[in-house]
Amino acid sequence: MKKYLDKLKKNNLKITSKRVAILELLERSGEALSPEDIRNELAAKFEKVSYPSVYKNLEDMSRIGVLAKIARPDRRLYYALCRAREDKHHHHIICSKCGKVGEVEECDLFRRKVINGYRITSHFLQLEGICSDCGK
Amino acid sequence: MKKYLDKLKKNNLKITSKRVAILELLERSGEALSPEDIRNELAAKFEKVSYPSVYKNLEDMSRIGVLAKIARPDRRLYYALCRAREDKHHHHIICSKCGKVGEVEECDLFRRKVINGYRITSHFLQLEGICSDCGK
DNA sequence: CCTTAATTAGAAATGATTTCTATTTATACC
DNA sequence: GGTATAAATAGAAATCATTTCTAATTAAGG
Ligand SMILES: [Mn+2]
Ligand SMILES: [Mn+2]
Ligand SMILES: [Zn+2]
Ligand SMILES: [Zn+2]
Repeated sequence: MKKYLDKLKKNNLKITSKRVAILELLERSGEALSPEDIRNELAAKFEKVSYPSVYKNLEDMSRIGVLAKIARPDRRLYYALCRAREDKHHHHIICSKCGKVGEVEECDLFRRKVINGYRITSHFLQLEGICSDCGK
Repeated sequence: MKKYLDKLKKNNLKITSKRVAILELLERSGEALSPEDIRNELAAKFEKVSYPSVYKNLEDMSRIGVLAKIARPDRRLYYALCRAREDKHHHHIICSKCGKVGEVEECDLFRRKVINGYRITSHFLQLEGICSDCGK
């Protein structure tokens, strides 16, 4: 947890009770959650939680790399805690049964400069599968 | 073009004037277009074009692999003609300047069965870059 | 303790996408 | 070519996740 809070500070994001609660929730659950999921969970802990601030917090924290944006077939927003070493290129896999998110370091694309005549500026890889718990 | 129409038939999608026009437009342009882009273009050719049928056609034709769904940062829907051999695993790259879409066959992930304990069921890779024309 | 800018809640707006229904059309079969 | 059938379509309306706006609150640094 300290690791994440330090990163907030380093990026001039204040340590607010809402942000801490979001990080704790995502750490505890291990799953990718929607803004709505998160607001509902926080509603149990706080008297008031607004959607705009949940949305903004999730967006801000994913922008600085503390959270990862997870793409799902319903095209809604999902966020998970990003647990990998920040300097190691990686992507994420989500379990389609339970939503648990794992880190995937098997990607060499960041080495490639040009593919099919295009100079690559970015790439996004999202995997889906069945985690070891759900696969038993 | 015949290749695409055959694939429609094979999948029990009727050859309608709107579908042919969408395919011709995407083939001519080479870019990923939004449903709105496409409706606007078709509006010049047909007296009436409804959004629901544009949306449904794009979705149906991408479901059978004639079109490719392209992910962009604005999270809206975009579609492009899929030009690769249908039996060859591949992904797509879009030029962030002009929107032109290219086929990318450099992906070995379909060989991997398990990563980080997850049994992989699907993966989505979307690249972005600068095409050879725009890079001059 | 003060100052200041960031954060937040609440209410309202937004707009891309979907749903619904009646009409039209492509296609298979005779 | 004519007919039957299911698919495709237009139009209007609804949906609803996300964003915008504004005034009040709060974290952090001096
Ligand atoms: Mn990560
Ligand atoms: Mn393709
Ligand atoms: Zn990568
Ligand atoms: Zn692949």
